[in-house]
Amino acid sequence: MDIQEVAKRAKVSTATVSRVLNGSPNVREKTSARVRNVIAKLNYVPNTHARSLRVGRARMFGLIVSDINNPFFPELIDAFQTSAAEQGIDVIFMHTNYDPKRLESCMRRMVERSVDGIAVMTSEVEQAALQIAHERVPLVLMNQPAFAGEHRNVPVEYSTGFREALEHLRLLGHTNIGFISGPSDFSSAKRRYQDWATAMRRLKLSVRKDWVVTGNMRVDGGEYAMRELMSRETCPTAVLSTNDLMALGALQAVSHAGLRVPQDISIIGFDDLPIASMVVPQLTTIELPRREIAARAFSSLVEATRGGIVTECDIVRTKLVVRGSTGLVRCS
Amino acid sequence: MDIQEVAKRAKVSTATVSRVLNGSPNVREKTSARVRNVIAKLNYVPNTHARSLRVGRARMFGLIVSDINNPFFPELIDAFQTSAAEQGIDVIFMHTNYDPKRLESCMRRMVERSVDGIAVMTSEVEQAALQIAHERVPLVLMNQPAFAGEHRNVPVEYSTGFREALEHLRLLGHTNIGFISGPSDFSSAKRRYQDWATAMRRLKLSVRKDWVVTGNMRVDGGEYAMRELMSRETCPTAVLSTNDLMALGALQAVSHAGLRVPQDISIIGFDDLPIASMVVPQLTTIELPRREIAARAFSSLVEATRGGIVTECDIVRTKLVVRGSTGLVRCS
DNA sequence: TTGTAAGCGTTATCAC
DNA sequence: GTGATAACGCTTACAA
Repeated sequence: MDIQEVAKRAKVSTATVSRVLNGSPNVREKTSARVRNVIAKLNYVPNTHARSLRVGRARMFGLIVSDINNPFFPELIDAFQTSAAEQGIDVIFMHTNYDPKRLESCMRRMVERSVDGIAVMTSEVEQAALQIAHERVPLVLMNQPAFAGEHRNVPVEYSTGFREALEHLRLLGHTNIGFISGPSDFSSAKRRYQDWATAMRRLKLSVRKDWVVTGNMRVDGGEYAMRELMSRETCPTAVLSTNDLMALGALQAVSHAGLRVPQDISIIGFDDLPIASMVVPQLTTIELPRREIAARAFSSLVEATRGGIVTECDIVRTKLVVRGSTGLVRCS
Repeated sequence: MDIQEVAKRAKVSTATVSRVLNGSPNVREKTSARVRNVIAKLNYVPNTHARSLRVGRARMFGLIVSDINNPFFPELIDAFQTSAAEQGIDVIFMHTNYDPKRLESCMRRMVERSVDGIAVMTSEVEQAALQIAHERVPLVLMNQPAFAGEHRNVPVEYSTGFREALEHLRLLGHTNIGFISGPSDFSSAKRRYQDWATAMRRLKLSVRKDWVVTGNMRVDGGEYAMRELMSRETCPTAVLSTNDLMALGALQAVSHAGLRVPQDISIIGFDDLPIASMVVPQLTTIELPRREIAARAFSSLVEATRGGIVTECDIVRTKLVVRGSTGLVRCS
């Protein structure tokens, strides 16, 4: 069932069929109708490979994330795909499982499919892995200011969220505030810690080293970190976490210790994952607008395919979402 | 940078370059090395569209799910992609958002990309939407016995899980057992209800109509349903839910009512989503092995591309996972 | 072991 | 408005 077959049956040339397919105005309505009829009758579907080969563009974008099992990413993927679908662009999606080696092979496979652009929405990015795309396909990164100028980037700021969180806690009477940090070789985790510490100092709150514990970014890491914090001679009355997953672990640790959130300890997460509002108590957290990031990344790529120069997107801002895991400091 | 360029620089024909690219044994090692050298130097990447156009296969599968935001699906996608990647097959993935219309358009777009097979892992499937694939591309469905014979299918049984769950509850002393069902026009929800009811009767437990409440399959639906159950003159001491999301809602409802799980009410979910073990108390639930489903679906498609006939996969079994949301019935 | 050349199904250019 | 035809980049008989 190729275009020739359609042409023959409609008694026109393949060129005309192609024109109908692509909505060219230079076809008499009557001819067009006849062709569309045949197409419907034959249940004809054009071959995208032939099309892509000919026109040089695939109407397809690549999307690479760190880990689809991490609830941070599904919304990002969804939003990206939704934007793409609106423009008739398909998305081929892969994940690296946090492995830079895999990022490189993902990139290669996407270049082979000659995608028109690649969104690299991983938390970590290495220069080498990006090499393959060079001069071949536009790239957009998430929150990787280090590559500004070379590639497109969707910048994200954390400070607003932290400031709002700390002001919220102070209003509730908290001054002893701890932090569950992430591995320091994890650039986004590192930045979150720094921005938290900066926000603390701005509000004249003291950053105590023994109230900062590092976790592995997963639930069990948060549980471990919270246990550590609770074992200190004096325990903070409120704890912020680098991400929601560890905040959930913290919730568990508090519960296992026979204490209650927020009555005994207040906890604030980061990301605003869908689960944040599914647990008891619902998690107060700092929202990282993932759908917005995805939409910006997509627009940036579209702009790139139209030949725009590399520009920085508008910065994406974080903000506090108050739920049930924060409360008045306990009188002591 | 096409194959001609490589051929010219390596002083061979395009045929030889192609042979090297595809690992043909009929190339002298020395020639092959020279070609590989040039390929590396030019950073040459073959064009998959041209290749697919020529050979008629794309080394690409389609994967369609209901809703990537539903935590049921990410693992399914991951497992499917992992299997595919091992064989050098890319996956183009879409989701229908539970809309049969969208299923049809997803199918169409995948046929246009001439994928070699499509896995339709949605909870609902309509005949019409599948039409487009007919005679064009092999299909595998998830848990859709209605299409047996026509398309491949990965069958899933629920009864083992329900039997184990009810035996578990009975051992804890529960005989007053309620159920949070899903919309009855949702075929999998309907089957879960029926299989639960059957399991109840087998164990001589009575199915009370006023202890069965329908929810919308989301968290808020479970919360609503649980509130309803708690408002009955006598409330069941244990409740099973059609899925984990509604079980989480039930957890919230119990908590808001000032009662505790499992001391006052035991709750059992269905699916074993990753979140099931992230909440407090951790959710006792019936595991639906999603990775296994994905792996079977993938193998089935591979078999199909090799020209196998339509066969039924082995049945995938459910089983109980005991965690913290079930406990001894309260003495009354 | 290597080269030549046809053709996969489109679209775009140029005629008419 | 419509038709003929040459690419697009690759694989694969078939020839050498």
